[in-house]
Amino acid sequence: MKNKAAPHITVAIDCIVFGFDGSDLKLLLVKRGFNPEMNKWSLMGGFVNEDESVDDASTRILNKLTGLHGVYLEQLHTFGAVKRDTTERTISIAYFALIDIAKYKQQLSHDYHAEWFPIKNVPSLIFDHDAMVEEAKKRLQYKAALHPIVFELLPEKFTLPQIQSMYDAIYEVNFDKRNFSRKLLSTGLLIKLNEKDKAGSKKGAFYYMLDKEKYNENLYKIFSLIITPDHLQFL
Amino acid sequence: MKNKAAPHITVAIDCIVFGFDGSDLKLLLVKRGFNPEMNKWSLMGGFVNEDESVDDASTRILNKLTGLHGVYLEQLHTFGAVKRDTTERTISIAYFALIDIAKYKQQLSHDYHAEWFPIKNVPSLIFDHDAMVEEAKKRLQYKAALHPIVFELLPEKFTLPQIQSMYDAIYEVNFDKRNFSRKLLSTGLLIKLNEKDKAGSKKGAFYYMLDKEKYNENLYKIFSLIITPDHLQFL
DNA sequence: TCAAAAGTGTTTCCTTTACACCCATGC
DNA sequence: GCATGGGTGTAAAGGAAACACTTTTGA
Repeated sequence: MKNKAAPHITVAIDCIVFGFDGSDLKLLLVKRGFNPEMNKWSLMGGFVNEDESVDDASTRILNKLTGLHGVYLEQLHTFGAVKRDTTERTISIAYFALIDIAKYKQQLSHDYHAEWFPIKNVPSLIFDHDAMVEEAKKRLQYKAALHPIVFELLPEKFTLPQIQSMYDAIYEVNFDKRNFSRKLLSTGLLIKLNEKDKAGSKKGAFYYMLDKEKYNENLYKIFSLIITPDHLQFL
Repeated sequence: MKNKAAPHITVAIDCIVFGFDGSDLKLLLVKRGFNPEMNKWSLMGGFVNEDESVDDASTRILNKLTGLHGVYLEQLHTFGAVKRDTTERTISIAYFALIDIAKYKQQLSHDYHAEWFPIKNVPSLIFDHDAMVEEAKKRLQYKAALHPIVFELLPEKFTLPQIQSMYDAIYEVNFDKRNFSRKLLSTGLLIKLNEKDKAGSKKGAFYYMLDKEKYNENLYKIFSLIITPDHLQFL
């Protein structure tokens, strides 16, 4: 029971920031500007202050890096091995964030030497940050299978090829585009616009946007259509 | 970045302990023996020591309550509101455990005034422990839909009516027993024994046990059979 | 002999999957 | 005019859901 002496421990936050640029899924990393492990890549982090909740701390730290408000941010897991931080006993609460890369204000990143890395090509990170990233990838797969969080990664207008690239990247598969688009459109959640994105091809791909009313009603019923348990990577 | 002063915070563990007795899903609670909130029901908890990982701390605390080793224990979520504990700023890492109630050594509980409560009839708890329980119920639903963790709640030999009661309790539904047993047996994972449990009825229900070899091969492919996304309770 | 729970099959409908060709455009 | 990526339809098989009666046995 809680009647013994209570040790006090340093509590940190680390943020796994996913971004999507229309074709690739990426991870935002910062180059560490101090020792130990100076100049190595790491997740963006910081400490939890005594007068803020851990959720507030994660929001503050993410905002400091990206300058963005209203970013999707979810607690992932708390990493608490005794020697995970080489300097001092620190437990870290990892959060993962989903952002549309286009919204990211590049100038702010310079303070932290931040850089986007394709998820398939991430450098090795300090401490246990590699494990955090692995865990976050798995969580994103699970969560997106049943919840409409993937739209956090997309701009307001997006094309079917774009959204399929995103799913392909998250689940590391290649969906059949015929089956994929049929399923996605069968939700009735997407509105086709009279406008094309000509960046990806000569023919151009029609833009779609979310029907926000239907989206709020139907919500989750939708996403189980796309992903079946076979797509999840198990440990 | 992590170059400012690092505040030190009290870090606690709280355990949500689920048990199954053959017909009901239950929660193990302890009666608080000290102030504040003396004599109210709460989750079993304790502090993280400086020389142990948070996982080790949770195992230690659960063992202190149940006397059991090898219990299924999984980190749930870290609760970090500033005033969640009324005495001192404390963050709590919640873990949930699954145990077969029959294995629980009742005598040990007396130290902590522990008691099993049917999940449908849990008293209100101290601090934010109610929220922890809600979160744990949801997590159990998600996890069990895709992973073979439910057997942690069952004894080695169990009947089909028992395992169905367990699923009914976890998902708060009533599965059709014909469809349920067909699906479950179609996995080929269960071995029918020549022995009946006569406790539940006059006719008696055959015991089954897990085929551990096939279990280790097939693992997860199995569980997606039983639960579809419709069974999950969304927020 | 009755009450109470265990056990078992069939049909219908829907979902999933596999698969291949035409379209529009810029160069 | 050709190369590139965008867009569409169908058929066959498998899985999900709805549904009711018989069996066993203890009291």
